[in-house]
Amino acid sequence: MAREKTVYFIDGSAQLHRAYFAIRGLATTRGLPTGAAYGFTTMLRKLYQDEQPQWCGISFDLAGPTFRHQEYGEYKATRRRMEDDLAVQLPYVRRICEAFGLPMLEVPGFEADDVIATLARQAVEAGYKVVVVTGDKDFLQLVSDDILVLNPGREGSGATLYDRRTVEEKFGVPPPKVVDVLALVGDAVDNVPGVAGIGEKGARDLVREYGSLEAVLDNADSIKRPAYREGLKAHREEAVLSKRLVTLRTDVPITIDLARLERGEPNRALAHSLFTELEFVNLVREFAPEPTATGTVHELIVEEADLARFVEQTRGTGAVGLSLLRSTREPMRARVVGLALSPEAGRAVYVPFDPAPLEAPAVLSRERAREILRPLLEDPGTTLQSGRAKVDRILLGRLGIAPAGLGFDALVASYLLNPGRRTSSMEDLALEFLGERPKPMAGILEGGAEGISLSGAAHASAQEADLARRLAGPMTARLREEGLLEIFETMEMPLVEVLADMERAGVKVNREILYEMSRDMEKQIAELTRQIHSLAGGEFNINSPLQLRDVLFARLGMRSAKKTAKTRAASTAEEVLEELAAEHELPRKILDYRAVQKLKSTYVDALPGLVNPETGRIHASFNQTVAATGRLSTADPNLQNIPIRTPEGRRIREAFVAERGCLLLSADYSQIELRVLAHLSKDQTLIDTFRRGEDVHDRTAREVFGPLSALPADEQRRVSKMVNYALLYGKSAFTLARDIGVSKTQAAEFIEAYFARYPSVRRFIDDTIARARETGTVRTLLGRLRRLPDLRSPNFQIRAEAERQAMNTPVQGSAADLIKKAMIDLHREIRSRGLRARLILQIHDELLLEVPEEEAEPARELVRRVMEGALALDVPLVADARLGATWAEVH
DNA sequence: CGTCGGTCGTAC
DNA sequence: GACGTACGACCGACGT
Repeated sequence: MAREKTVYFIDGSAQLHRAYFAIRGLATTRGLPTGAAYGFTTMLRKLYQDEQPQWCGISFDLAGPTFRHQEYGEYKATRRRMEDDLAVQLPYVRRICEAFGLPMLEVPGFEADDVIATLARQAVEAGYKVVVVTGDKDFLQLVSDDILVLNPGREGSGATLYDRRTVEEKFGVPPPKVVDVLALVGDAVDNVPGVAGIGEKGARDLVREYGSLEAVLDNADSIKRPAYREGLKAHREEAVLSKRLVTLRTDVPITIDLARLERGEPNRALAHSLFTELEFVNLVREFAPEPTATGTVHELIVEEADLARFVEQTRGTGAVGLSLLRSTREPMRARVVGLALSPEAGRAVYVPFDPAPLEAPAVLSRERAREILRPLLEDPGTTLQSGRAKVDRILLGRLGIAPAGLGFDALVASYLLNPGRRTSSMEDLALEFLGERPKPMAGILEGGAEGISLSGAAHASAQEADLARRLAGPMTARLREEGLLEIFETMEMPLVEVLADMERAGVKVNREILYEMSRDMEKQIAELTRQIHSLAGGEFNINSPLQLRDVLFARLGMRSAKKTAKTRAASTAEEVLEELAAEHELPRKILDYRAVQKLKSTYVDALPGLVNPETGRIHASFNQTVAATGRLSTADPNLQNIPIRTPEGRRIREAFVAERGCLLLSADYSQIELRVLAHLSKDQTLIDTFRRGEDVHDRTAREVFGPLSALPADEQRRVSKMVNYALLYGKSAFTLARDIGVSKTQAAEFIEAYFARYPSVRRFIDDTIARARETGTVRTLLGRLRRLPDLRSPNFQIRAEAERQAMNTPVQGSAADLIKKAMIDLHREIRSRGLRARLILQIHDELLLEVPEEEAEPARELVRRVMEGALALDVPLVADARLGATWAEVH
């Protein structure tokens, strides 16, 4: 088929409708629905790939009545006005066709079907074969030796190609008789009446027996089946009309222009910008420009005089792109291999500090380079534009330079614009904001530059400095458009410095304590393992949920009350084992084993390996661009989940200690999220509670249970506390019931009672979700934004999750804003007072500092004051601060 | 041998 | 099906 000269006609309207119904819920971050456009594009690409058409065209139904409406006023009357969601996508679909170089064939007053039928006839007359691409069965009437119909089929399943034989198989009649069958059956979608009581099978048999619709009608009296006979007599006119409606016209006033139908090359640039707008990420990648070297012109600087001249010329120009190349990933272990500076778009210099020995020209000494660069990098008037400002500050700091103007970090900017995004790289941003695809830098800038050639290093580093320089403009503009520039400039960028200093400071650990704990735990684990294997009647890997499942549920015949979320397998989670512990000794042992194993492997054994040999401290990485709500996270190690709830776990905190002559100072906000909730919801009762300094959980207990409740007071408080927090997370009665050990009905009653006493909280939650649904976004107190496109998902579960995120994010995110503000203020205060106290950790509502003993009391007062004064809310902020020798002591 | 998804568990 | 945000250990399937 493909070898002959074949023209492809695509029934655009049919394919678009199919795509619209096939892909629901897809939308851009701004809420523009894109499912139909996406599905349509996929279909088109697949068609191009599979069929490689030489000639092709597409036809869409135009708005406005056609001759069929004139013949029959009710034509397509049952069709709902085209769904808004689809209508807004039409202009994009037309642009997609344009980008693919696909000519559009349209004639006012005629449907796509007729235009295609007409052109198909003309193409055949001109000696071509024709393939009509459509899922619409009306077209099967055209099928002949020269015209085939291709139904592309869904994703995954194959396409169907109809020729005369397959049409006859499907309809029981040859193609020209298809209209007769369709006329009898009618078409509910287009509101073609047909003959009531006759279905596809009946219609087929009748047409086969009598030869045509007209013959069927003429012989109606002789038809045996009464329903058919009466139907045909009663609806004779409808049947005739139906045939006219379903018969495709081949006399539309249009003349085929085969030259115009010759397929052109897709316009990649057009396609790329269009797909970027529509956020079709994989297609953006596919249609990205070919990799370019970004055109960064770079020169190597190895002479003092050249570097001095460069610094002289660049100082005072206001901004410079910066990229540091380091030897290994961890900034506290890495050496600076070299650095690039970009004074203007498209140009950068690279200063090698440590080139591979063989290639080394005479290189500036590290000390000389540092002294020459210092006036530029420490100039408060020069904005340093970078892609990893925190790492830059750590590395430069270790080198003895205190960069002053770290004012733009492209990845931090990207995070603010889209905090839910998994990750983005400088390469991604170049594509998104500059429309370029830079040469992959293969991660060498994230460390591991060991063994990279001088020219490779220079290229990558220069390119990145140039990208940072050029991204600053468009990204800042986007931040401004989205109302995010202020939080970028006054919070996130200043915070970079604070985090860099915290990371550089690190925290001291007492390895001896950990080693001792490890030995103890080793013994416990050995003993538990022995007992478990004996109870199980054989050895197995206790760490494997798979093997454990087999032992518990197959070998020992227990029943799991829960299935795992993804695979629906029997769960061996704590909750399940806790229940099973009542009926068998083994589950309790497993729980004990897991508790010890978890502490040992995750903390006790892992922490010593993370101690930096040079500083003797642990320098966790603080990540500013991960958590979708605006919180920070820490990694290598994660210091935000060091155990505290069990006594065994708390012992681990004894290993976190202060430097000799210093104390640890821990300050934490009291009920920060509930205070934020009080402020955001303006609930008078809640505000009142905090203003009077009452215990919020006690108050809730009184309000919700009333004085007559039978439960003991402390139990009421416990339940109230859980209900308070449950609300923040959008917890259901189901999970609340499970957690506090009451019936689902009772849990629902608690929630009801809660809302009755705190009506503004309910209003706040409802309003937040309603507004989020409209805008597709939620914001925190300081305007941080989170996009939640899933709020429009047709999938209930996905939508419900997005709604919980919508109510939780303003609270969690505002609390994050508050403590970030406190950190920045505190850092500034400490510096301006010349104190030696330093921030070393942040755990969401807690700050940990290391302070010289003589500063202890003033530092404690300062921290408390700064944290409580971070922002003025409708309720007071309260922070408690404690001093001690270890982290366990201060908590 | 590395990658990645699944499960589980720790924190706020 | 049912609680928001993280990180990470371990297992086991899968691909090189």
